[in-house]
Amino acid sequence: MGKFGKELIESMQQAAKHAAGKKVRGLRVSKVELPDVKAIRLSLRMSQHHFAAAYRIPLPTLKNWEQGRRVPDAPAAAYLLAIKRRPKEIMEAVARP
Amino acid sequence: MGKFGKELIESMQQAAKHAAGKKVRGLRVSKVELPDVKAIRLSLRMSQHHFAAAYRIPLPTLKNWEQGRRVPDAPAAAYLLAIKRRPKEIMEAVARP
DNA sequence: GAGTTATGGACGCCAATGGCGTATACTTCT
DNA sequence: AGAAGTATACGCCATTGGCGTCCATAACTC
Repeated sequence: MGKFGKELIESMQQAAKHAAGKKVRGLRVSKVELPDVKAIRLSLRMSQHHFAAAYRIPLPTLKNWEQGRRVPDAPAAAYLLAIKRRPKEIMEAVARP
Repeated sequence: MGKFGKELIESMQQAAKHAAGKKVRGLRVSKVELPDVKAIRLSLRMSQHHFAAAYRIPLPTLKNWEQGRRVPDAPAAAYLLAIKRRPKEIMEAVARP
């Protein structure tokens, strides 16, 4: 299997894990179904470095999200949703002059 | 003076305060010049409630930003920058189906 | 092979934020 | 007068952002 397929599978597994963890105990029940960052990035065929730079997300933060160590908060989730749906427009909108 | 003008002035003062506080001591030197949330919202002539709902930002979080109690982190700042430059597209992108 | 570069996974640490709540005040309505 | 809408102000605490470092793997170049 190619490395690309492998990555996609891992991404799926991660997404499933997220869907499962509903944060029953805490107060945090995400209203925005949080998008799979890695899937979005791979669909754009960008490296973590490039993706982070293009959308002005600190690289360590992006890594944390993709590794499942941190969960994007509500504003970040909304941002990612916007990126997912209109990648180009957003990239242009936040591009450095 | 109309209330609208007054709000704009306050918004300006707040922006100036932000520009001044460079966070010399801390580690946090924002790379994205953080946009003035209130100015953006008022330019769209939306209430805090509507703005928060439209862009999927929790209302208390929006309030914290506008009151200067909290500063949007990097991903949020990028999101706000995108909203500032392409308000309509972003609103449609994150709209609930 | 050895070295270099790019990529990304894993983990520790700390201050700052998010998210929720309540209370107060000021308009603008009915 | 009361109700509804808007906005400021503040407390609390778990969680996150942002930084750092180390390590592993490819894909080059010398």
